[in-house]
Amino acid sequence: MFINVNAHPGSKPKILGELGQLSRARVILSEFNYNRGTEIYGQAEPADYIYQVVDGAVRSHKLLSDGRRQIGAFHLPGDVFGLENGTEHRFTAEAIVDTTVTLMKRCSVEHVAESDATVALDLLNMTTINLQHAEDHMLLLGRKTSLERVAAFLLEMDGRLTAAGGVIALPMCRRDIADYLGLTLETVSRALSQLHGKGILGFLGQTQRQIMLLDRTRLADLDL
Amino acid sequence: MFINVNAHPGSKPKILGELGQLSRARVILSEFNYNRGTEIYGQAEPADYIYQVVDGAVRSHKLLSDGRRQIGAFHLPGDVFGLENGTEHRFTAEAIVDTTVTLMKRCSVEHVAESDATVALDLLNMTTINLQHAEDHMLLLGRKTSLERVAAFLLEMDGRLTAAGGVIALPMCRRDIADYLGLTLETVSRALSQLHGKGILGFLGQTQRQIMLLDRTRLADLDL
DNA sequence: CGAAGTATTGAGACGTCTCAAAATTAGTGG
DNA sequence: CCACTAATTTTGAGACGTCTCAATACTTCG
Repeated sequence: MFINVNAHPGSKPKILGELGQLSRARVILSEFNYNRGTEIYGQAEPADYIYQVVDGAVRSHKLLSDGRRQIGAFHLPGDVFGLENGTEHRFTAEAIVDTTVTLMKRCSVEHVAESDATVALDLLNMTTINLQHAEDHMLLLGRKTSLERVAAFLLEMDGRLTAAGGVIALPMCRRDIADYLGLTLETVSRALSQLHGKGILGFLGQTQRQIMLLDRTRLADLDL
Repeated sequence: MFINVNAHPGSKPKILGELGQLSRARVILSEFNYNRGTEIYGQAEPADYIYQVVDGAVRSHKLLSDGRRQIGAFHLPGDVFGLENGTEHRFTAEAIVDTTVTLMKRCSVEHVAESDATVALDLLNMTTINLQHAEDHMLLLGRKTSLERVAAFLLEMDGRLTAAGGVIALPMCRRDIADYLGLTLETVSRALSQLHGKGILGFLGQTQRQIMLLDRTRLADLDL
């Protein structure tokens, strides 16, 4: 049984991408909705499903015992997440806003992958994309200044949120951005103000998280 | 043609592990030596080979334009590195000390993986191990204090250098450790002194990098 | 033993964090 | 649609941790 991934209002063609490849391998896809703030899965829980964001946004994070949080990645429409090798999740995943995902049973995918090299290579591809992101993020977390981190973040979101004309509406709050960049929310706010003051960044209308990138070239200069 | 990976003095059984799996898939293995400080491959160079450390130690790093460096991982005997998905390397790899590696042509491995799901899953496994390490390291770089970072580093090395009784001989210098932990070498040195002062750490003999771990339990308490 | 490289230690500078208050935005019920 | 409240964001001032720069000590190697 197949559920057509594209039979979703507002979904984009590219969503068919990665999990779609797997669906051709006779694996069941189904859709699910999570309300804003809901946990999708917790760290150390058994990894029974693989997910792909259809609409909305998801954050994956790790916690230290005293509450310090590191967000490893934001998952936006089209992204595959929850791909683990062991039997349990290494992150907690939560819906940042109301979010729709497609999911498939991990065991069935793995079962197919054991005999079908194409599927196994698809999984390898998705994992490598995640690895590449993590590698770049280590450089950011280990060696970049707060301004460079925020600039890199804005450029990343500009590239992934596919909004027209350099206008991006961030789904996540300052605390999420801070925990993604290894900063405090105050420092993120100050960096944004600084970019605004330099004319690199503009804020649109009265809506909170609407940000207009005025000068991507100068932003890229900051993202060393 | 096979070169027996175990025909190496001092090599441990586990070295046969990962690349050994692939060797069974009729892929050519050969050995190579790199002198201390030598570059094995550079960032953005074509990724023609996959490597496994037989003896010695390797560091993988990224650079910012102004010279700031982030070491993403140390590769110790048994570790597979240089595994890329695209056609080029995402890190620069250098031998920290005189190092022996086995290597195999990437294209031949990939060719086999396209038809043999077992090999593809082996590659997936190795990539996932790297991903898992990167994910843990993001938490360290984003949210841990200098003392916690150094404690985590010592525990990691204690677990991987397979020396008996909590005694480890670090192959890398303070600067390497610092660039791995997102600190300066002075801060690393101060943290080590602090641990020494607390009696958690002892130094052995006159050799520079000989460190004796006295109290793994108390180290683990610091590694939140 | 001397020279070069590496590690330790100290003192002050700097960037980010903490704590606090004010401003803005979002959510809710009238 | 407005008023009210809660949540989020911005801004400020001072504290704190790590970095920078410099001097000393130690290790390695010829």
